[in-house]
Amino acid sequence: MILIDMRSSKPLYEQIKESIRSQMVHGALRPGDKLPSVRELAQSAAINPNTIQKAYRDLEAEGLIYTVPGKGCFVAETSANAKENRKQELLKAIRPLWTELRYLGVADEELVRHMKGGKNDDD
Amino acid sequence: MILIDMRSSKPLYEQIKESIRSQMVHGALRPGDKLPSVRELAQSAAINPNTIQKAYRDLEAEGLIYTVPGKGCFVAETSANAKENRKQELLKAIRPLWTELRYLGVADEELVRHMKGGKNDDD
Amino acid sequence: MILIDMRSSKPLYEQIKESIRSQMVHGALRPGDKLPSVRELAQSAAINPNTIQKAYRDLEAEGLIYTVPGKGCFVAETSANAKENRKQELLKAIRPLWTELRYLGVADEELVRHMKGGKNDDD
Amino acid sequence: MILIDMRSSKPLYEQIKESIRSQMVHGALRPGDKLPSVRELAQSAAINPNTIQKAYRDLEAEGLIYTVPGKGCFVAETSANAKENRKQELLKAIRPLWTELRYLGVADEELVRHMKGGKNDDD
DNA sequence: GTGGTCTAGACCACC
DNA sequence: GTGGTCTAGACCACT
Repeated sequence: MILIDMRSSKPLYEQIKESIRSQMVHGALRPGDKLPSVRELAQSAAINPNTIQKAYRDLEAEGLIYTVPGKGCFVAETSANAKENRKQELLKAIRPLWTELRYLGVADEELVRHMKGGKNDDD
Repeated sequence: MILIDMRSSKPLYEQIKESIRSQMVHGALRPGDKLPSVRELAQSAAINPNTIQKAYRDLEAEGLIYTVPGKGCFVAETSANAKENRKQELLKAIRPLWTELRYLGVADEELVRHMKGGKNDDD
Repeated sequence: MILIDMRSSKPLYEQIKESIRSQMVHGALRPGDKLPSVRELAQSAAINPNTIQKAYRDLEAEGLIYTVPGKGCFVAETSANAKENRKQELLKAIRPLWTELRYLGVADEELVRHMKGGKNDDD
Repeated sequence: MILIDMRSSKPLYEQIKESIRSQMVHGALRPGDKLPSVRELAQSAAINPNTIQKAYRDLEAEGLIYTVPGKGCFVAETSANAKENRKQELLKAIRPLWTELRYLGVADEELVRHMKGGKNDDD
């Protein structure tokens, strides 16, 4: 299931990508699983099929899913390579935020503690 | 001094805002300090004055600077309010990244350790 | 419909903002309603699109409308927060005027009575 | 004594005019009283004499003060005419604010009650 | 000199 | 089609 926030400034296809990535990360989608078809997902989420297409295309370019023409899209084996790339990307993104929080007087332990509770609000 | 990356996908005025915010956070800009004039900064950074003004206008709306027409723009006292807003914003942004890192197998302590070293690559 | 007074000293974008705020307050614009597109309104009011966009942008910053890129601008749910802010703003603006009226010999009841009739001339 | 807020968006000469008008209204300045000289006021308030000049010139045009060349500026008799003009001006300005407050759910009595307390923050 | 407003017109991303 | 960004250049009010 994919939750979309129409009022977010984040592009729809980015929200879709993140939603799928998130499901893969949490284990709701496992290697070999079939993703919903473009038309199916488009209808259930009331989104233009072109937008879904773009999300799937991007994910395939990242190596996270693969397409079998006439069959559908499937979750790819997560290569150690892709995992490491993603990890570096996240670390790079998290550092400046962390730095500014420190300057705002948030101690590392407080931050860690804060991260252990609360729900995961995206954008 | 403000460094602009013309190749970044991030809007110019966002880069300007971040650059100024960063200088305020690191103490290079202190409450009461005068910011470079719109025209001056525009010329030195080879950017259209309107773009600078948009950045300044945004920062004023956030309560980080104040503007005296005919005089210039000045760094505001950092109100507890603005600080708290910014902190919440940062926490909200950092949480999903952290969550995904956990699922990628990065323990909290490892992350903290990682954050204590390394340089601060933006964007 | 938006009425603009080109001869007023008030900035165009302020007039636009007030006009929209007024329509929201009187119920002509309700939460979820779509505002005229930037280009459309610009043409119908013979105003530069940038000026309209500035007005919309301000209103969004105030939390009165929200914008979906590629779709349009929509009236937001009036958050209690935004309402309270506006109320404080109005009270702050009304107080000095009231005070001066008192000193000019206008009793509170007379003022109240006066406010119950008469048409609402802006600016 | 004149209090100036350098950070206000209101022009200095407007603040000066209001300050003087306020003192006249409160009785601190009475018909025939001599106003501080341009130079004197400029120095004591650390303001450019030109700005004071403009404020005095405006007030004279409104009939609130009169100038005796070589002598100074003096508070004029408040003609019933000027008083009535000012009153109408204030009423016209106060009405739209009041109307919007009503729509925000502020009852007339609540407003009156609110106006009986609190200090008089300008701008 | 300063910032504030406005116009005109361009290009982009997204839907 | 939509809004978002950016440039270029003009005029104004204020100091």
